[in-house]
This record gives sequence, C-alpha cells and structure tokens, in this order.
Amino acid sequence: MNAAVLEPRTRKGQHTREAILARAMDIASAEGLEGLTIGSLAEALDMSKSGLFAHFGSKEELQLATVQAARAFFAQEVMVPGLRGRKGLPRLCSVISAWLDYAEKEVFRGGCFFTAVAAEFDSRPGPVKDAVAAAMKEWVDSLARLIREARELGELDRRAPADQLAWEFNSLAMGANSAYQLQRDAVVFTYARRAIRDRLKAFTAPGVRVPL
Amino acid sequence: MNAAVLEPRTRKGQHTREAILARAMDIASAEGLEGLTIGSLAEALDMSKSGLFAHFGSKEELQLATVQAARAFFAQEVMVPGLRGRKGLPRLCSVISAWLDYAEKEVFRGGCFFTAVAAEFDSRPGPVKDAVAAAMKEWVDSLARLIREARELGELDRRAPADQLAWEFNSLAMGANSAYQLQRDAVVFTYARRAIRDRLKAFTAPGVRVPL
DNA sequence: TGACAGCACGAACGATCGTACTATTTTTAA
DNA sequence: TTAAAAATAGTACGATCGTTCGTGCTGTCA
Repeated sequence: MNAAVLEPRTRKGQHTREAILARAMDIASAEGLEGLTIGSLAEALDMSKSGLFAHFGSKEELQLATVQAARAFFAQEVMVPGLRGRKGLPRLCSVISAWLDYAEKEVFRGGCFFTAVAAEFDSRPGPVKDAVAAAMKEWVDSLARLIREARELGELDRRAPADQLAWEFNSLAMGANSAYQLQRDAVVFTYARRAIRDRLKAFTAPGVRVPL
Repeated sequence: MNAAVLEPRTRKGQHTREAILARAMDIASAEGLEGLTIGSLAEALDMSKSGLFAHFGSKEELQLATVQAARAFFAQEVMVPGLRGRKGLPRLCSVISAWLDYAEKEVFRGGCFFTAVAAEFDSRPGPVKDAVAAAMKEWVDSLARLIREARELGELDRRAPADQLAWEFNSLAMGANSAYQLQRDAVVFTYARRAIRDRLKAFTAPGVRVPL
C-alpha cells in the first residue's frame, strides 16, 4: 500500500484534512505524536475513526503530515512576521522575538510543537524522527543565515561564529519554552531575551543597540 | 488501596526493585515514561507482568519511583564527581563538565533522563509532572548556589545574576543533549562548553581562567 | 516442623490501540 | 441529470494496555 500519496481530491476533503491537522498539532504539542491517538483525535473533531483514518492510511503518515503542517505553521507564525524587520541585526532580533512570543502566547496547548516532538522522537529512529530533525536543522540554519547577514552588513563582528550562535539561541528559546511549560513562570522569557541580547552585544561595536 | 507505601521487605525484594528501576530509567530516557510499558519492562527483565506490577501497585507509582531513582542516580553521577572540584569557579565548572560528559557518554540509551521526561510531562498535570518539575528546580537551584559561591569568593563579578546564569547553563546543557540525540553530531557539546565559558568570562576579571 | 509473610507467577478482565473491510452518503464531472 | 469518484461511517479484528485475582514458591522464625 502506498499511503504516502493519499491526498484529498475535493475541496471538502482538503478542508477536513486541514481541520484534522490543526487539531493534531495542538494535541501533539501537549500529548506528543504518540499520545496523539486516532480515536481521540476523531472524537475531538466529531468524526469517525475510520473516516479520519482514511485520510492518511496509517498512523505514521498522520504523524508525518502533522510534522509538515507544523513546519508550514511555524514558518507562517514566526518567520513571516519576523522577516518584516529590516535586514541584518533588526531582522535577526525580530525573528527571535517572534519565536519567543509564539512560545509565550501558547498558540498550542503544549507550547512549541517542535520542542515537544523533538524530545519525544530524538531516540526513536524512523521517518518521523528524520522529518523532525530536518525541520529543526532548517530552522537553526535559518538563524545562522540571519546572523551571517548581520555580519556582512558590519553590524556584528566578523568573528561572530554564526553556527555556534544560532545553536545557542535555539537552545535558549527551547529552554524557555520547556521551563515555562514545566514551572509556569514567565520570567524565563526575560532570561532568554537577556541572554541572547548580552551574547549579541559581545559581538557588536560598543554603543550599538541590540533591538531585543 | 494505598500503593504508595508498597516497599520491599526482604533483601531479595529490594534487589529486584533496584533492577527494575535501573531498566526503567534506561527505557524511559528513550521511550518516555508513558512509552515505558509494564509488559515490555517485565520482558526485558525476564519476569512476569504481574510480578513486576506487584512492586508498585500502579503505573503511576512506577513512574514516580523511576523519577526518584533517576534523581538519586543523577546526584551520584553528576553532583558527586562535580563537587570534587575546589569550591568556587572550579567546582561550578566541574559540575557543568560532569553533566555534559554524562550526556555525551549516553549513560542511558536516550541521553539525559530528565531532559526527555521533562518535555514529555511538561503539559500533563499530575504527580509525575510535579516530581519532575521539583527535580529540575532542585538542579537549577544547585547551579545557582554554586554560582553564588564563586561570586562570594570574588571569582565572579558581584553583578553576575545567579538565577539567570543557572537557567542559561541548564538550557544550554539540555539543548546539547537534545541536539545530540536528534542530529548525532557531538559538536554541540563544544558549542555548549564554549557558550558557557564565554558567558562566565564576561563576569570574571580579565585574565582569569575559566576551567571549562 | 509448621505457620506465615513476602515474592513471583499465569490467566483473565475490560478498555483502547491501529488497522481492515464493507456500506452509505456526498461531491464532482460529463 | 446521472454515473463515477471521493469522503465518511459502521463494524469488527487482533494486539496490547493497565489491572485484578488466585495460587504457588521460598525463606524465616517460633
């Protein structure tokens, strides 16, 4: 069976599929992609298990589709608003700020979808882990690219290690999301902002303002 | 039934219980505390489901016992070797180093137990989440205490924000563990060490060596 | 030696999991 | 308008989940 090519062929099918994936992202952010159960998902959407199941053909395909949906959602929610900032340091800070806001606003019940799912699948080899790892890498690479842009514009020191910093900022943002979910103390977002700002300041000329 | 007070009354029972929890920590680090199944755990230990079950009385009690065992294990594996460093900055760096080594050596299949379990339970209210949150808080507080000691010895600037830094270092270490599990590239441990070292250097007098 | 406590076992429970089949309704295209 | 196609529902399956129950085994102490 080739379930990977199951795709909706009508507007209605498309609409249903989108509704399913929106709920799936929300549930998975809190319960994980394994805790995301076909029965409970169907019930939450007032449809039958088998009707929902037919959209994907297997649970793994549902999980993969959810990861792709989350990737698109993240781009829409974080990258698009973030990229409105002026190229260079402002844009970098704008993207990071959008990401922290997205975590703090709890757009999903469980906070950031990828933070939850990455931890869940990081030691489960398979297509789902590969998809999650690819999405994370794509995101960190985007951050590194923004850092290099700021460097080329002379706003950051030429020696600023882009990959290192991108990884750091991602770790701090994920850490803020996790700590907030766990302890429910929003001060961690202040910690994260300050940590990133201080780190960036170390690579700017004295007096340059880091807009974060 | 009061399953919480189920405790072994013979040396043999004690021994079995320890063997169960050792396996449980290992499995849960990779599959999570929900993925940790009584059946699979029993099979891995060559015992019957019911025999194993009787040691705890419920799955939640098994999960709680596993968290407590992991707390003790972490103290033994990270805090004890770390505290051998001389009081102050060396001890702080020694503890952080022990923690990064423990993650990199993959003492458990899935890396750090608490990183995995914190992400899994951070949006599942209940006694297990509470236990995990308490353990994490205890650990970050320990780091903050070490930072304050270094500050009081004059090795770190008086303005070094202990809670902020403790949170940062924990985020970076957890981030290194996660990224390593996900991408299997050990360079992230170098990133984490460098990030923490640079951050500490910003609060030391020029020329002071940060032993990390 | 006998009684008893603690440990472990096998069998079975109801519930729920993912999945497979068939039937019915709804949408689309001619 | 009608026939094909797609979407959804209904039902049932084998497997596995956590849990319960009754029963032995084993070592200890009177």
